[in-house]
Amino acid sequence: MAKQKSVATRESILDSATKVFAKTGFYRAKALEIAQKANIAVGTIYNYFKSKDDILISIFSERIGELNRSLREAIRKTDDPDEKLAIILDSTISILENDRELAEVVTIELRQSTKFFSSTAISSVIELLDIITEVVREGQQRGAYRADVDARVVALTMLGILENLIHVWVLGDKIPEMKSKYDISLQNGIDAFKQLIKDGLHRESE
Amino acid sequence: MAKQKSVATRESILDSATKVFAKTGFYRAKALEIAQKANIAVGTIYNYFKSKDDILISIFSERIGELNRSLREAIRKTDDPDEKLAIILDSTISILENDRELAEVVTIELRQSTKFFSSTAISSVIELLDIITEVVREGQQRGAYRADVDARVVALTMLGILENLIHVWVLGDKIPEMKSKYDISLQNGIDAFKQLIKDGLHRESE
Amino acid sequence: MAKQKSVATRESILDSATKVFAKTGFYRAKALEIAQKANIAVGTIYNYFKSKDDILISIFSERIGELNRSLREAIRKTDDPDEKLAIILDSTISILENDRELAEVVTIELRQSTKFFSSTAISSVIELLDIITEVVREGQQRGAYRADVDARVVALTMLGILENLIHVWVLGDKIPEMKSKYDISLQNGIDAFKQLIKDGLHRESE
Amino acid sequence: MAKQKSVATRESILDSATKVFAKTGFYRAKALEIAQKANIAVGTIYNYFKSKDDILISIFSERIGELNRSLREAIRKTDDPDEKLAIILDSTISILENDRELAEVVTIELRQSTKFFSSTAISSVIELLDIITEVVREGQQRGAYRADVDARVVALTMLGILENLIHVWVLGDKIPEMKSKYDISLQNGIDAFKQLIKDGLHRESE
DNA sequence: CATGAATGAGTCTTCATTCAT
DNA sequence: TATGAATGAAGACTCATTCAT
Repeated sequence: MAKQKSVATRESILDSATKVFAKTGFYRAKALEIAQKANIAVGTIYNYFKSKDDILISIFSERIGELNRSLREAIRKTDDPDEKLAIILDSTISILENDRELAEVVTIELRQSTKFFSSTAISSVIELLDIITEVVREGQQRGAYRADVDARVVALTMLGILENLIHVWVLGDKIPEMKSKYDISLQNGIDAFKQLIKDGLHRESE
Repeated sequence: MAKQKSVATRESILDSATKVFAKTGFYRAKALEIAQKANIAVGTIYNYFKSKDDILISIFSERIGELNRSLREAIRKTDDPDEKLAIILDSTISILENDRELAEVVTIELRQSTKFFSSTAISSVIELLDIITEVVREGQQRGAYRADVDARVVALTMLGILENLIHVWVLGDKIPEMKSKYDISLQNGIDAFKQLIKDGLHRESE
Repeated sequence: MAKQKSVATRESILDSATKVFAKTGFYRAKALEIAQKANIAVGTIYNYFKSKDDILISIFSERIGELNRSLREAIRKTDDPDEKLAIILDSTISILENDRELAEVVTIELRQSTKFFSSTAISSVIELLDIITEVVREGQQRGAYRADVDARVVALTMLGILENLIHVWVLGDKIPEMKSKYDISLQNGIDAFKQLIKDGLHRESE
Repeated sequence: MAKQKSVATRESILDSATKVFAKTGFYRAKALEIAQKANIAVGTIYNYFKSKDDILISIFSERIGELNRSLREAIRKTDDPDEKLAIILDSTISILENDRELAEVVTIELRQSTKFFSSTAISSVIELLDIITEVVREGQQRGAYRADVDARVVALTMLGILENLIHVWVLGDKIPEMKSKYDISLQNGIDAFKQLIKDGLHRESE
């Protein structure tokens, strides 16, 4: 039996591509550089992916897909909507905090991509939105959260703020002026976020 | 006279480029198409701009610069921080609501661009941040807003949410799944935003 | 006014391409070599032709188109079908005898091409067939030629033989074994061909 | 046994390649597709053939070689040159009529190939020419055929016409315009051919 | 200033072939 | 011998930019 198309190779291409996309942006990224960083020949990339586009899409759908799976798993451990939201928040931040390059690609390249690879690239994001929406809706049904707002709007807003938080964190390193004036620790952001949930979402706040 | 004609050409290039960037994204945008849409020859573009990059940077700095100027002008009319923030919010939304293509370019291309044209493209954004920060700081000094949060953090968060709001609105048209499930009117978003300021920022909310 | 896309450049690309196609065959022909032989940059080719395919198709349709036009013009000078056929024969041979590279491309590449560029590449060939068919049909109506054969079959056969004649002539140079054993002058071929018409086509031969 | 298995594999590669070459043309044919159609792995091809070129050459030399052998065998059964020529004609037509894909490859790819694989690919064709030449020469020596024409020229012409006949038949399916206007049955062609021999070659026709 | 033809560097992708298993 | 993953050379084509008119 001959060698199997290896999962390890596939992963190393995705990792390498994430780094290169983060460094140069998708359009400036060269297939050759991705291959070199992955210690393979250029042609090998095309045994695993149809095109450069396909690599980017795969990064989105697989990485965010993994996040979704781990989130679904993790929020099962509690029934408290607040705790669920905290888990979602903390897990997401923690994953991206430990993979800054992925954070960059997700916050910077994903927007561009929705323009062209829309449905494929976006479906895992929509799934993430669904997860959050569900939690909010549960909270509303339990009477914990105010019911006068659309759960989907809340979810969308939360994800937007979360994404923005990560984007600013990512930007810190890149824009000196940003860093000097507006460098905000992720922790600050998370706290503000939780405060927001508390202040803006809870029933008692009315 | 000769100069005025030039200004008009320059503007028509910026307008045309905004449309093309919105439609295809910056990297896929072709100089030829920009020229055609502006009813000029390709070469003419290069009498007004150094490069394609330069066009994009100019769109950012000039359009956002105009916004900044009009915001500074408008917020002078009142002393109330709440009103000032409302003016900032409404003006920004109103401008982009009437120029969807600019809205697209600002929410979708700007992020990518910060990676490469950082200081130039970002400086007008920073100026906008400064404007908001100043208003928040004033509110804090007047005792209207809670002083226990960093005004810059508040400004950054507000701009982030605002940008997110516009992005979602822009996305609506592009992603059917997004639209069907998560289409949120700009008005809804603005209201939520104002509520957020009220709930989360005001001293009384504690 | 700026330079016009020049007809001369277009022609020189077609000429250069004909040479390169003749030398290496269509598939091995390199855009760069075509450009160099035409003293232009590679990119310039693509200002005149959509693709390499397009160049080949253009060679066929334009060169054969020119032949068709000159044939139609020439056969108008006489009413005698025999003379008309002789004109067609002599003109075609004469043109290709003076442009061996075109002869090669027409006899060697045209077949392959019909597989992929069918209708476009073949339409000028069909027009040539139509011209011959018409002459034969006239001959039949005048009672000069036997009427018991389909004029189209005769035309097709004649063109086939003509093409074969030229192909063998072209082959002569390329295949030593062919040349040593089977090298046949074009003149011999033409004579045999005319004899064929006389023997096989004329009414009197029955 | 091991050897027989190999011969079968070799044959199945040749058959599969013939199909793929007929469908896509030699240059567009992919080794992978040939392998898949033959139910083997790509690498296996290279245990039987040196290269893709080698496969094509082998198709020519082996298939035409087989034809030659069977022709030599068949024409031994009679002494009449007319009958011999008829046998050659009928056998060739019959073989290719039953293997349209081989007919396509022979009429379409062979020309291209002579450009690069000349001696190898062409030698079996030359052998076929020799067979025909010999028959014609015999006819001339027996006084059956006119002696004032070069037997080699006659052979070459006959083969050319035969090839043309098959090519037109093959084209019929591919070019709608061709079919509608010029579709000629092989039988018609053969009859015309035999008539040609009779009219143009026989001594009595003078 | 306007024009648009010419330029040619730059890169993705293909695919015949190899070779370790 | 069979396998099929890996290889990497090769080349068509694009398009921002230039510059002669």
